Amino acid sequence: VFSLQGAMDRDVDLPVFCRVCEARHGGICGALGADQLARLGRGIGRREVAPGTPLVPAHAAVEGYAIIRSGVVKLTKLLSDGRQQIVGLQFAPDFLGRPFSDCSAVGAEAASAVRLCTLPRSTLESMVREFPALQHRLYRQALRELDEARDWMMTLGQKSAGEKVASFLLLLSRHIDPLTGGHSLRFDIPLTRSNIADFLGLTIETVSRHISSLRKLKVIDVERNRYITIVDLPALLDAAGS
Amino acid sequence: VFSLQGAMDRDVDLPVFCRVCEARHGGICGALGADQLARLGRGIGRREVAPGTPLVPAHAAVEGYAIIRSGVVKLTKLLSDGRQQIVGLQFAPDFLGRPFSDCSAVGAEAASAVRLCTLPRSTLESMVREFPALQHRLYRQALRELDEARDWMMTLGQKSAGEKVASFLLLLSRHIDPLTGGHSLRFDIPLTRSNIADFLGLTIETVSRHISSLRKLKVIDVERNRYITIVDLPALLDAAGS
DNA sequence: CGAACCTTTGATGGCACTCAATACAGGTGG
DNA sequence: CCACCTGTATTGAGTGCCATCAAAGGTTCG
Repeated sequence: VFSLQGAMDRDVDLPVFCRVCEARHGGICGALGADQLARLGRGIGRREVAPGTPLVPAHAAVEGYAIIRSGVVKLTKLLSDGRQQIVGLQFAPDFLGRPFSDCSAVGAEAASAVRLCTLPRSTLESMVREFPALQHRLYRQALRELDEARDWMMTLGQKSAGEKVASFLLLLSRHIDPLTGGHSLRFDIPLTRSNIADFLGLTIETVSRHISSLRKLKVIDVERNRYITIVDLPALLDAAGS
Repeated sequence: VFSLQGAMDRDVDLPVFCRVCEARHGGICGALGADQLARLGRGIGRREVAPGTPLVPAHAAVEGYAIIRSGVVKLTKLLSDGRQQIVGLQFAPDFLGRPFSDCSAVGAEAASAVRLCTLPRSTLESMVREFPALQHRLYRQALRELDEARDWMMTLGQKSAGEKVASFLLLLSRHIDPLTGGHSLRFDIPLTRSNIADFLGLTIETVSRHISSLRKLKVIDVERNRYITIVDLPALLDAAGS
């Protein structure tokens, strides 16, 4: 009771939008106290962008950073001949951007509608220098992203097309909030088939074929090409090859 | 002249083996002053292991960390049915291990003969807490590994077998010291064909075929299956698909 | 309703995998 | 030093999976 009371007292000093923020206690914001958040809050901007909006062009100068409040952001790499690979998906409350580097190695684009808190480069970098706990959170997120990238390397390098598609559906089910009123394993795919293909290193036709196959086997259910229900989770886990 | 003199004075206090260490100024050690290195040095051990030696079993409890002084270490992930993917290669003076986690998500194994400095978990973690510059170096390495992992995801997901093999040779040429007395683009492959195949998501036969093909096209030269000379770098760059 | 876009389904072909056999390198013992 | 042996690498033939090309079916806008 005591500590809860204390926490509530301190929260009175928070910026208004932090108090109602979905990501208040997760991500890097969770490392900060009320006064630090208040300081961070002075430089902050809030954006809401439509699907497809480019957020960070690849190899562009780093202008600022952002924290994802809701939605899905895809990180992309482009080959000179136009081939594209999606190298990561980021969800709330992930930190977006590349600290301590003058240019980003990947491009970032809103996959769904995305709400962001943006902050200028100078604000973040000075606070990182001042508060080691903030850098610690950034480090932890980088390590987590590294684990995810390596997991996906396993999928890209070793798995068959069917296993890739199943792995992708499981990945989404772990990150996307289930749709309200529905089954807990029912969610909205935030990516087009083309995005999925770029993520899996397949073609849209192959992705479509394997999704259809899973549907026919009653492992998943698909409504209007976007709303997925996992009907038989054990079978899907099996299809993903663990 | 002044600063050089100063640096030499301070270096007198270094642990003996740090003074002659190839990695003294790179990696995380470069962030530390003489007295900090001396303290780190008290807990340190030096190992020299043969190719194939397991260094960190996957999913094992984290016992300690290491710094690579020379050689190549491969990071591996295993699928339940035995398929293996090499998710990263590490070279001197990389830091090896997974801070702030109870178990490593990947296995590590010496690919060539490897010389290491090992340090216990407690030493590193207490020093990280004390010296933010140390954590900063660790963070930078994690970001660099993340960039490399994402580069490789592009290769695994989008490139053809021939492009993968060429990309791999270029990757090695950037990291392996050239053999003494030879052409500057001549080096010793520290991996077997089986390792290369696991890294590229191919079979050993396919790897072998494409290496032979590059040899017949006079793009590279191969002696005794291990010693590679890049004869025509522009052609190799072209074969890698940028 | 109609148009544009995305997705699904079908037919075909090529690249990489599989299986199999040979060639080579390094190490050991005669 | 050479014959032998083991593990690794190369080369060949055949198959299968996924990409490609093509067309039809759905979905979501104005």
